[in-house]
Amino acid sequence: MTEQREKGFTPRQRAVLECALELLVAGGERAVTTAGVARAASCSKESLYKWFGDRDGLLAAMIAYQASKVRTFANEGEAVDRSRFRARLVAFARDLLDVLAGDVSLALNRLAIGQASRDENRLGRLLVAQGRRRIDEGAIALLEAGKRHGHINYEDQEEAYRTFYGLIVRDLHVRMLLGEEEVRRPEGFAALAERAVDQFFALYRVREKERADPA
Amino acid sequence: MTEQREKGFTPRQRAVLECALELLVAGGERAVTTAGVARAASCSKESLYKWFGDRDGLLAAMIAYQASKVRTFANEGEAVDRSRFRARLVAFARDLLDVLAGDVSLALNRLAIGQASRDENRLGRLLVAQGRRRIDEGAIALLEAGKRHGHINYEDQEEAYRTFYGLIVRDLHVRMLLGEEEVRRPEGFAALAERAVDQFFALYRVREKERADPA
DNA sequence: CTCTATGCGTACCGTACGGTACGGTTCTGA
DNA sequence: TCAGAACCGTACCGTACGGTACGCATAGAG
Repeated sequence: MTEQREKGFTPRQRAVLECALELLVAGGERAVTTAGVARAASCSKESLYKWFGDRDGLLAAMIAYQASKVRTFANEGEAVDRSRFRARLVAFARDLLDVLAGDVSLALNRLAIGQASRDENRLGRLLVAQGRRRIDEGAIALLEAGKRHGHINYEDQEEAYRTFYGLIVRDLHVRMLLGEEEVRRPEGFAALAERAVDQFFALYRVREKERADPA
Repeated sequence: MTEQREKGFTPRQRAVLECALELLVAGGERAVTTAGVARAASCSKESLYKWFGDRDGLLAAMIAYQASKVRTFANEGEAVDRSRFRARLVAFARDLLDVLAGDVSLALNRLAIGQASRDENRLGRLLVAQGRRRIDEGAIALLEAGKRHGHINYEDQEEAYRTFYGLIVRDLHVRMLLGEEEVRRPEGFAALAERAVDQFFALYRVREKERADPA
């Protein structure tokens, strides 16, 4: 009992959750049956119910466990140099695309989206809170540093970040969620990241003089 | 039999599919049971199986039916005037957000995403083919007209459109799919559309002289 | 060695759902 | 008026799955 709340999950539980995630990736939500997880993980259904309460608890635990594995998006050190700051942005964009295109990420997002109409949206909120939040915070801190050093400029922090996100991801995430395999090409993500950062700089570069927008 | 393939669906079938869509919107995929649809639509299960083959056929028919209701994204007439072209872009952006935020659209996207690991992705491909394609085509034609009249400039048509899409939608679609109600505010969509179009013009405006990008 | 806790494996139960069959009713066309 | 098709309502079947109970093995504590 002590180590369950300290470190989140027992080693045995982590192994079981790992098996459950494999099943989810392989076959979607319908493949995650209590009997199936028990068989794959060589544990008893009784243990599953003891540890996670019920099937929904198991699904929630899978999300929490996966989130606990992802370490915070790297953001060590300040990027005073402009080219170095740009490299940071590109790295963030590439990491973001890699994460979103990952098997487990896609499977968990599909799971939460599929459950959106049930349980007052517990899984969706959990996924956003545990997964997206820390990505957002890392990126916003990065942008803030860039502004502080005069590399970019913006009024609304959140607004600038959302724009950056949109330039990077566009409709790729939804299309990947819908199963378009053609769009999951990690080898092309570097180019996408470069382009997105270029466009972001074009929109948020520092302007010596405010000048009227040609509209 | 004649009118089934001509107009897609019989009036009776359309009524049944309407009921099925209501169930889907209200309770998600799990709420669309053959017995439930039959009861809600006052038809027999036997008719359902006769018309749609099996449950998957019913789900596919729901997507096809909904797509058949949406008329092609308006694109009548050329927009020679610049301000008129801009208004067109804003209107497209607002329409896009409205569509994506619609109850039925969200429910169908959740359905297709939830089924992404099954049936070799039939529903997902159907949804993209029937729903997204005509939106994309309308927008691309619009951009092309804008380029022809010298309002914007780009090399890669598809690339420009995807950027426009990203500036409009950002991560709103996924967050709506995940059930974040706070983000479904049609009253704010007009402002989002305006901003996105401004940013799009900033990125793709015609430049009298090519000038080196400050990077 | 014994007692107890943990957990595995299996069997079991109730329900829900996909799919089928059948009787009865309405509508259509000759 | 009659034949046949379409269709509704209901009952039925088999299976799959969530959840529970029980028997047995193992391991650590006293």
